[in-house]
Amino acid sequence: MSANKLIKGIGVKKELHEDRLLDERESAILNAIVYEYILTGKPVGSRSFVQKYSFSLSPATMRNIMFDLERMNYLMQPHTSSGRVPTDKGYRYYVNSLLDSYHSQEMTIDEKILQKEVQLDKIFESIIKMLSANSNYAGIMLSPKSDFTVVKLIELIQLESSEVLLIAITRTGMILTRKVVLSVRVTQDELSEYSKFLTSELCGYSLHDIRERIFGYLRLDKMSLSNRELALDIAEIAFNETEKSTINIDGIENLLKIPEMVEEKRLNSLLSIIEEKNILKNILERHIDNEGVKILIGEEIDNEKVTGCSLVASSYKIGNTPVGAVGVFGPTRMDYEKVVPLVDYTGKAVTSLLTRMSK
Amino acid sequence: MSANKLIKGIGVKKELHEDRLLDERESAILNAIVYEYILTGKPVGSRSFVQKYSFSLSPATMRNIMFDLERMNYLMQPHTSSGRVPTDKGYRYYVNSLLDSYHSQEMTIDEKILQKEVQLDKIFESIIKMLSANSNYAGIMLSPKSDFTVVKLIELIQLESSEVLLIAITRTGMILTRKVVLSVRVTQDELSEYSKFLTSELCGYSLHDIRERIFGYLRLDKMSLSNRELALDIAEIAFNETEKSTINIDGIENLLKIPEMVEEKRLNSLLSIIEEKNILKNILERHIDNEGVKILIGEEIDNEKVTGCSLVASSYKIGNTPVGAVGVFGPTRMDYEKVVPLVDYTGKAVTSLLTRMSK
DNA sequence: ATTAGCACTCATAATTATTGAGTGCTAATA
DNA sequence: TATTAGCACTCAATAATTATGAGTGCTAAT
Repeated sequence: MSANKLIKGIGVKKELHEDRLLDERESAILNAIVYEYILTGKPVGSRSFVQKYSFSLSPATMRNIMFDLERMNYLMQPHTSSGRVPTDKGYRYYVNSLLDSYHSQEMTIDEKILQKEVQLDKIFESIIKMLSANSNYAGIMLSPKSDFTVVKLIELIQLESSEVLLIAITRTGMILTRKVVLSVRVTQDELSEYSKFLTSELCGYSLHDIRERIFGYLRLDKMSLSNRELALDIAEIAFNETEKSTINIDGIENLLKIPEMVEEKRLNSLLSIIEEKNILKNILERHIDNEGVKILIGEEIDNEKVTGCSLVASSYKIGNTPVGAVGVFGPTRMDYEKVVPLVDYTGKAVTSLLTRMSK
Repeated sequence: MSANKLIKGIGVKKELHEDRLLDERESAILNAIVYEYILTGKPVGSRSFVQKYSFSLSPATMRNIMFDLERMNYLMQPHTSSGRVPTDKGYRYYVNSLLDSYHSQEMTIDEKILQKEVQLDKIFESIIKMLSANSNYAGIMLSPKSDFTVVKLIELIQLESSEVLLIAITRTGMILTRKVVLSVRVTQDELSEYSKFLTSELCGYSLHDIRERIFGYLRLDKMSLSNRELALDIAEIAFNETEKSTINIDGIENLLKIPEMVEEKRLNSLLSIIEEKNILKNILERHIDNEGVKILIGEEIDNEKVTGCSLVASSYKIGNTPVGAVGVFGPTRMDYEKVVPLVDYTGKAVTSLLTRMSK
C-alpha cells in the first residue's frame, strides 16, 4: 500500500459522516440497488447492474456513485472488491420511498371470513394463515387486549356446591370462562339471580371498566347491595387478573424454505423467535399505539438475539383504541413492496371487523 | 475385479435373504452398534468400535460379524469401505430388545399439573411442552375424541332474539360452545327451562350417546315432549357435527437444532410435518387403538413425504376406551432408550388423569 | 473359529490453481 | 467539471489435486 493511498484514505475519512440529502439520480440508483438485492440476494456490482437496468452510465460512474452512497452509509461491501449490499439505513431509505408513493385506500374485510366462523379466535387463526400464505414469510398476530372488549352478557353456572363457572360473552364474540372457588355454598337459583344482576350492572362495559366498577360498588355502595355482595365477590375474583394478550405465529415453514434463513446465524434468530415468543410480543406491544404500518429493519428490532430479520407490523383498533397488532416477520431482505400493503390492509380489515362487531 | 471375486459374489447372493435368529454375541454386538450410532451419528467401523467397547475380539472378527449382520439386512454401508450404519430393521431389532427389557411400572401423574390449570386444554399444552422439553425432540398430542367425553351440564344462553349459545361442560372439564341460529324467537326464561330439561336428560352421557338419545327421542317420544321439542332441536343442531380431534406439536425448535435434520432431505420431511399436520394426525389415528407404546421407524411411517424420521407414540384412554395419543417425533437416530419410557409414562399419566376426572 | 497382514477404497480435509466479477485510481475526453 | 476508458489489483467461488486415515475384503497362519 503506497503512502499516497494512505493519505487519500485519511482524506476520505474526513467525509465519512457526510449526511446530505440524495439527489434524484442517487436516490433512484439507491432504490434500484436495494430492489435488485432483494430480488437476487447477491451483492450488486457496477457492471452487470448498469447493464440490467439500462442506465445510460458507464460502470465507472456507477462505481463513483456507489462509492458516495457507501460513504454515506447506505451501502456496504461484504469484503473489499465485492459488489455492494444495502445497510439497514439503505433498506430504511428504500422502505421510506415505498411508503411515500404508497397511498393506502380504505378497504373492507372479506365478509366470508366473518360469516364462516362463529368464534373470534377461529377468525384470527385464518387471518394469520392468510398473512403467511400471501407474504410467504411468517404471519404474526397479537391478540386483542381483552381489557378493552365490551362485555355483553355474564352467566354463572354451578359446577360443584361451592364451585362456580363464570362465563362472559363479549360483543366481539369472545367467550371468557373462569372457574371460581368459593368458601360458601350456593344454589343454582341464587346464581341465576346473580347472573341477571351482574349482566344488568356490568353489561356494556369493558373489562377494564368492569374492574373499576366492581371496586367502586364494593367500596361505596355496600349497604344497598343486600345479598348481592357474593355476586360481586365472584365477579371480582373472575375479572381480577388482567387478561394477558397472546401472540400467535404461523408460517414458520415459509422461513425454513428461504436458504439464507437456514444458515447458522439466521437460524439462531429463528430459533429465538420460536422459543421465546415473548421477544416478538414485547416488540409488538411497544409499537401497538402507533398508527399505520410500522417497519422494523434489522438492528431496529433492537434485540441482540434477532439479527438479519425484519418485522412489518400494523396495529388494529376497536373504535379508536389500539388493541392488538398484526404483522409479517421475515428476513431483512424481504419483499417490502408486497408485504407493506398486505399488512396495512389486514390491520385495517381487522379494525373494521372488530369495530363493527362491537357496536 | 477377478473372476474369483465374481464367483464369490454369486455365492454370497445365494445367502442374501438369510433370516436366522441372531446368537447372543451377534445380538449384543448389533445392539451396541445401533447404540453407538445413535450416540455419534457416524458410521461404525470395526477397529475403533472394538476398542471403545473393549470387546475381546480382533477387528477382523468384528468385520466378519458385521458382514453377517449386513447380509441379514440389519446393517448397511453408506458406501463401500465405510463403517456400518443401522438399517430400519437394525433399529427395529434394537428397539425390540429395549422393549423386552423395559418393564413399565404404573405411575401417577404429577398432581401439580392438575391443580394449576383449570381447563383441560391448558393441561394438554403443558404436557406437550413437557414431552418436547424432556425428549429434546418434538412433542405431539392428538386431543381426545370428545365423542367419548361425558357431559356434566348443559346451559343455553340467549345471544339475540333468535340466537342461542349452547354451552356444554364435560366431566373432564372441557367447555364446548356452539352457536345455534333458530327460525323462531325464544326468551331466556324458556331457555332456562330447556337447559334444565337437557341437563337432566343428557347429563351423564357421552357426546356419542347424546346424539343417539336425541335421535331416539325425536323419533319415538314426540307426543310426550310438549313444548320441549325446541330444546331437542337446539341440542340436535349443536351436537350434530362430530367433534374432530386436533393435533398439536411443540418443540419444532429442538428439531432445528439437530444438524442432520436441517439438511436438505430431512428438512423437507420436517416441512411436510409442519405444513400438513394431517400427516401426523392420520398416522396417530391409525394407531390409536393399540395398547402400549408404538414405535414407527423410518419407512414404517409409510408416508413418502417423511423420511429419516421416527415416531414414538402411545394412546391414552378414558376408562378402557382409547381417546387420543401422545408421542415424540424426531430423527430415526433417536434416543429411544430415553424416549420410550417418557412416552409410555406420559400416556399412562394422561389416562389416569382423564379417567379420574371423568368419575 | 479367530486373527494378523496386506492391498485396496473412498470420504474428508487441506492445498493449490483458475476464473470472473468486482474494485479504486489515473489519465484522457466531452 | 462530470464522465469514461483503461489498468492493476482483490477476492469469493469453483474446480482440480493431493494427502490422510479409517475403513473394507480376502487370504493364510494360528
